[in-house]
Amino acid sequence: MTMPKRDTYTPDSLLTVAVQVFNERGYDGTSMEHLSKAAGISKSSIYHHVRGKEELLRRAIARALDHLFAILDEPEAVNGRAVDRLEHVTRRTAEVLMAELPYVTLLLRVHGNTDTERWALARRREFDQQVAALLKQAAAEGDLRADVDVRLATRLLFGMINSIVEWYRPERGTLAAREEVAEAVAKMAFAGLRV
Amino acid sequence: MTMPKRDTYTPDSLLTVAVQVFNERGYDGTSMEHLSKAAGISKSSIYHHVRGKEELLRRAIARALDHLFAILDEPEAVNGRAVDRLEHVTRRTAEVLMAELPYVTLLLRVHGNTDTERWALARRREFDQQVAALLKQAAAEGDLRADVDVRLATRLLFGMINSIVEWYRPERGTLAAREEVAEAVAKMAFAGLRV
DNA sequence: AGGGTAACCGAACGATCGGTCGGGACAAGA
DNA sequence: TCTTGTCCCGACCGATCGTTCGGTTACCCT
Repeated sequence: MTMPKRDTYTPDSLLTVAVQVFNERGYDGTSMEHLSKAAGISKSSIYHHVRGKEELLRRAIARALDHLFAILDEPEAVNGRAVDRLEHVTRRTAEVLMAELPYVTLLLRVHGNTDTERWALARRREFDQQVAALLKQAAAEGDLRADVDVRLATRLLFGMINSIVEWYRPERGTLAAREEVAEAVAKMAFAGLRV
Repeated sequence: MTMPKRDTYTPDSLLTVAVQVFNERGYDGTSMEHLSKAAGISKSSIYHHVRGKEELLRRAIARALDHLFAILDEPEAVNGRAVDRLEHVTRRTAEVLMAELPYVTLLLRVHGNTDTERWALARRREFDQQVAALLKQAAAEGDLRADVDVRLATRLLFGMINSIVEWYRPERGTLAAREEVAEAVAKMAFAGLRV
């Protein structure tokens, strides 16, 4: 353990506060004044720790993306039948989404108004396409029901997973609770998708 | 038919433009300047047709909510077994979501920063709860699989439906295309949910 | 022809936006 | 004790925000 000494802000601890406010009010709806109130320091002090509002967004989004892409490198996502790899990615994506909730929420709500936001959208598309490829392969291997279009199924699957950010609140956010939700997601999705 | 004479703006035709820009840039990320450029009239002219930015949001959200609540009054949503009524509501919600895409999209992205937005959130919760009640009844009647929590299933179902706004684009938006997507949604959801 | 009004405009309003600036308080190292 | 650097502040910047205002068209009705 390294943490509990600080009573002053670090870029990361400030990010924790900022991301929370961003999610409550929306990024565009959040002013530096809002952030300063929430952090308990003056507006100008924020600039001692980070370059500005957009850097906070960039840091948050980068963190979310790092966690998501790491899933695709896990052994269970690389080895085995495509359908099993897909189910693993589904479950793990749901888990990461809950573990990194505020960061992923921010990522999922980006509009593309600035360079940072467009970069976020591009990286998200990358991730989606890699999962879509997995789903396509699973379909080609005959492990998915044939009467649902692959692209449509991909989108609905992600829709279901990503919607977790709309209601999941990690109040008593134990690992077990997250695994339970991820299990339900995988069950509902694949009981409908599997042959 | 009454319409096709106007080459000037009405509150409704202006709303069409505004809602599109709101969805591209986000409501908070859209300035009246943006709207005036998109509408091709000056910023001040907008105030000739509507009271202001927030009225545009209120009109858009009201339209979305009207269409959604109308579903619950349809005969197929009132009569019959709960599970069948639920499937009807699911299918119709998906259809309405596509038919009224920009308006519903706006509704689903509200944050609660103003009175108008908080009103929107409250009405949304009403709708969700009515559907949740339907799902609960279907479960009580033994028509839904028992190994998925009812509240969780409701949320995932809505998550799947609502995620349509993230990717559906009504370019060749015929009624048939919409029915096809709604059919896929219902199939995926209920092939996983039904006993 | 003339009066009324719907539709529009440029200019400007006070407020707030994200960000800058110079400096004060305080602790550590010399 | 005197620096040095971290952390923070109030005051302020130009730009942009949503909105208002006074006025100019252009068309309809008589």
